[in-house]
Amino acid sequence: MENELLILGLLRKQEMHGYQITEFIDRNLSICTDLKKSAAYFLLEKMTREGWIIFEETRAGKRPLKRVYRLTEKGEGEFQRLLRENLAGYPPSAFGGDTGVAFLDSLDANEAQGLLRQRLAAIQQLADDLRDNPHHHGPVAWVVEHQQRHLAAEAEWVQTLIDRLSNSPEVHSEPII
Amino acid sequence: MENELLILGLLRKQEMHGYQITEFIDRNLSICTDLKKSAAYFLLEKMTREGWIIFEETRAGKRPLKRVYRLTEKGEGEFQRLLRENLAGYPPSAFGGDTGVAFLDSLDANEAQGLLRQRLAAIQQLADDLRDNPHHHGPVAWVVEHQQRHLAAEAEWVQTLIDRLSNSPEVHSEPII
DNA sequence: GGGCGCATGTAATGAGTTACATGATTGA
DNA sequence: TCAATCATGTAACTCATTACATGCGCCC
Repeated sequence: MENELLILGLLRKQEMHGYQITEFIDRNLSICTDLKKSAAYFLLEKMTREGWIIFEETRAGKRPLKRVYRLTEKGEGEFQRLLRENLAGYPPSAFGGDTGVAFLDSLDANEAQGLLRQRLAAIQQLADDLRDNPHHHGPVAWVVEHQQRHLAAEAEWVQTLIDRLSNSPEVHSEPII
Repeated sequence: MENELLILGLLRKQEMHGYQITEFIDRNLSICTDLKKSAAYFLLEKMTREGWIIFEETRAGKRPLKRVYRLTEKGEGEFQRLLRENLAGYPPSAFGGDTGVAFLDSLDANEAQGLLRQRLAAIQQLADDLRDNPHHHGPVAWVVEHQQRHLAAEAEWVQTLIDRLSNSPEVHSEPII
């Protein structure tokens, strides 16, 4: 439901057409989501069917037809509901990268360290990208800050793992059952 | 691919049947994944088709037929490949909860604080659940530690947000374009 | 004239979820 | 005897992804 919330939230502040929404997300909100174009169009259609939004077709000059969307009253209600639901809850986050860590004992310590150093570099890269990003204002800046903190913590964590592999090269693997 | 990696990694240490795998994951690895039964069966079928694993049908007493799976050589190769790929990379993690935060300026500070306090409680709950969990050994313990650190950082972050809402009750919402 | 940006979509595919179906054994 | 556990699966559905299709305008 986060994607619905996102689109409703954007349309609520300003009516927009599909392309504009996806461009805006790509440019300014790629930190908190990676909504693809076709997914966005799909959701716009779905939410139109459900009566949360409506569109008006407009044509500027001879440019292609645009569908400019805005919230209905029902959509405003859904936004309010989804926003509260989102803020009050905490979707338990699983990290895909943990699966590999769970089997670290399958590799010798040296190779494991090399791989984790690559992971560390990938994290640093993301952190650097974030710093170069256009700066934001209001609550979106908080989201950026959240990501920054998270990436810093992840880097620290991976470094800890690397260090531990140095100190105890033998991670003995016991039978799991 | 994390789910494939997970199943390969488990089967590699010990041959198992489907039910056993899902039970094991439910009981011991619910921290790092939430693989559902039908998804697991689906993957076992797929991986069998691809020749990564094979099964032998056995029947203990008059209990229902069991399909006991183990890795093929190809499966071992895939495991090695997927493990290195997983460890070397860092899948950029988006937090669903950030979508709500991005629209915090739609609510008055008091209500927002109340909702975030509920989120905080949900995080604490997860942290408590984790502490009561069966204790793990080897690299899985590291994964648990990772989750613990993450949850602690998240709690701290949400508390920061709550504090900021106290100090500056007016988060002025500017036009986003 | 050619390539990029604007603007909308469809089709195929994949991955995962929920709910349902089946049937035997074990334990209270 | 009744419920829970063991054990496997199917079906329908949702959601998202990739790749493709279309066509005009604008700028160099």
